[in-house]
Amino acid sequence: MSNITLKKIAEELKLSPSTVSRSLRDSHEISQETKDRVRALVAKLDFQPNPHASSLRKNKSKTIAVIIPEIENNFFVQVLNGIEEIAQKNGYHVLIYITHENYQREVDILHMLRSGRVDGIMISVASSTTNFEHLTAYVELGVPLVFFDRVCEIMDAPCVTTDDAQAAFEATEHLIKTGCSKIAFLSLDGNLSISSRRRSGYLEALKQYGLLNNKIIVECCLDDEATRQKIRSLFLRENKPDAIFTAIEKFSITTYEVCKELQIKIPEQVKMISFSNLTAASLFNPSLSAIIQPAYGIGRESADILFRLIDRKKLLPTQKKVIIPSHLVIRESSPVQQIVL
Amino acid sequence: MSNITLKKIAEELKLSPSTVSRSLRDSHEISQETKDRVRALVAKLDFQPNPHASSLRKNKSKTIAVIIPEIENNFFVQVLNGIEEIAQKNGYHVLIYITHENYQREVDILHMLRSGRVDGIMISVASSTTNFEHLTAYVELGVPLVFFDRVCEIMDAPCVTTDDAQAAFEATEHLIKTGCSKIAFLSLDGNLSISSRRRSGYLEALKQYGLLNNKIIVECCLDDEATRQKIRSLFLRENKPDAIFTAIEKFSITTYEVCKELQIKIPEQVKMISFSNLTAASLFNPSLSAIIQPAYGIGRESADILFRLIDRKKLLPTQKKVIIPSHLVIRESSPVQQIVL
DNA sequence: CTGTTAGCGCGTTCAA
DNA sequence: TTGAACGCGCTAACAG
Repeated sequence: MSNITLKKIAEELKLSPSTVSRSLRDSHEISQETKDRVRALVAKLDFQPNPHASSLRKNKSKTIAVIIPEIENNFFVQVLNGIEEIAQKNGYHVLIYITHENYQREVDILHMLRSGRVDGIMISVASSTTNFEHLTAYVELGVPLVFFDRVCEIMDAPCVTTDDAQAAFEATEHLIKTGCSKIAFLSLDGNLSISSRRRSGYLEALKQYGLLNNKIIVECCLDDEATRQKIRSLFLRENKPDAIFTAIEKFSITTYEVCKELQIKIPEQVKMISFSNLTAASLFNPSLSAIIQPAYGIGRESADILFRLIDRKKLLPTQKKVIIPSHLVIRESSPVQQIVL
Repeated sequence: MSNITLKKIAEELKLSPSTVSRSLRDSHEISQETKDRVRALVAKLDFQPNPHASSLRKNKSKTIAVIIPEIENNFFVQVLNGIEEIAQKNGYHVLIYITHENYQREVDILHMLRSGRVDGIMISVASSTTNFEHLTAYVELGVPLVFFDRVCEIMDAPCVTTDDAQAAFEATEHLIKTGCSKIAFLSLDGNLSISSRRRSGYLEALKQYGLLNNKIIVECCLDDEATRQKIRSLFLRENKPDAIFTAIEKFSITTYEVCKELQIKIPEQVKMISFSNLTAASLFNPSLSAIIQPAYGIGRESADILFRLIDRKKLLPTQKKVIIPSHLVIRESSPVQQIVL
């Protein structure tokens, strides 16, 4: 760390530290000439004010925390990209924390962040999170918090999501229209708002088409091998599904792998559709029909909201609960040519 | 932010702030009884010491910065995952900065980080970076810096990479052995060490097999459309390549797309191999032969080294320049069944 | 074993 | 328009 300080700059220029400080913040009570002198020396010495001293004094860290359940997931990566973009524009720094879907880790992080290390938090909760005390406790402190994607609706904090139920409905409806009647829905276990929204979209479509009795819901966890086993048994059971709708990108990859292993042909024997933000989904064999979530937009929008909160600006009424639509891209895994209805 | 302070805890317990401070740091000069009393109240009040005050005092931020050229790339995501893991184990926080391959942004970030905001930096340089003054200036400050993947070898800082030349050699050799003689190499433009290492591995293989005259090197940039156009013209030219070897994951996706568009069959008309850490590469049509880089390991190893530097521990001689091997996974895009040599 | 004192570097009074 | 003085909250040095 550089050990030039405001004080040294002041001594060098025979000014007081406060004058230098004010010059740097472009205070109107400093003469242009003094400002120029200060700026010249500051530039020459490549001086950067000590952020810890400044944070301590101002009680502002110019830093936000982003808490995500996993990172090897295109969705969260794209969200992060959006957040970083907006943070940078606002002169903010971004701390990243990964919970790995672990509730305890989430609790620990939120606890640790009560120290004033950050000016605000953006979080997508872990799938194992069922209790929200760690979040309410944090919000009660008065520090801004924004939820994205995996939100906690009972809390009084802004949420940015996509229209999960609607998207799931459309995907299911599409499968039904291409002739499927036994559609299995693979969801992440746990009590996530997002899972229940997607599930209800799926169920609603079944209901509208009188297929509710055929519902097949499989709850998978993070353990890849366990998921694989569940998918296998899905194909080996009496009443095989004729379509698979996965709520999580990762599960669609596992499903493809299992189909390969069991020599089940997509889409001939089973159709596939998934929530996925994988750009390469179009290159799969067969290319994967996908619900593409507006991840980048979700990141930007939630960051925007967070900075409004940090700046104590009023939120627009629409910013309390933002819903950005996903869009469905039909590809070979659920070909539209076969529409029979 | 919570406004409980050490001082208040001290008053409450009728102790001095320093005693409380020492108790929290488990100093041996504090009685067990006092420690217990302090800890009880601290737990009860959910007190977290102010990190800015602590950082200011100790001149330590317990934070590192990770600077990467792009985030929508599996390699960097996996590296980041490894880094976060080790950082967390060491009780460190991770700031993330994305340069988007922009040299100026990289300079600005390094300049900003001269303030003491972080205790160390891990960086993979932008492709447009040709001048390293911003990095040397930083290192001269005495703050630890570790390069990973895209390193700057002329600098006196640890580097963690994979065996790019060797991996590129093996991939090229594999293509040659499956009967290819006109192998095009698609690389990222710019002066990256990594690009030249991969290129030299490619060239070395051509040389060993007497194919140097057939070399086809295409330098692509970040602009997706421009890359697409370059790949198209590669296929439309007189002397078409019979294999494509891409140094960057993204280029392989574009190549697949162009092949689809031009109805060129992989592997019948052109074989493909790529540096790629995409788990879904095995699901491509055809599945993509890939050089898989030890991204997670690179992240962990470089973080380990950084923390050794931060703790002023001596590096093992092997830690100055760490090379973790990649491995080649042959799939349908360059089938081994066709080996003719 | 515990307390007192003195800053870390900056920004904000208040005074000139 | 500028300067002096104080304190943000914590920790290290020095006493006791």
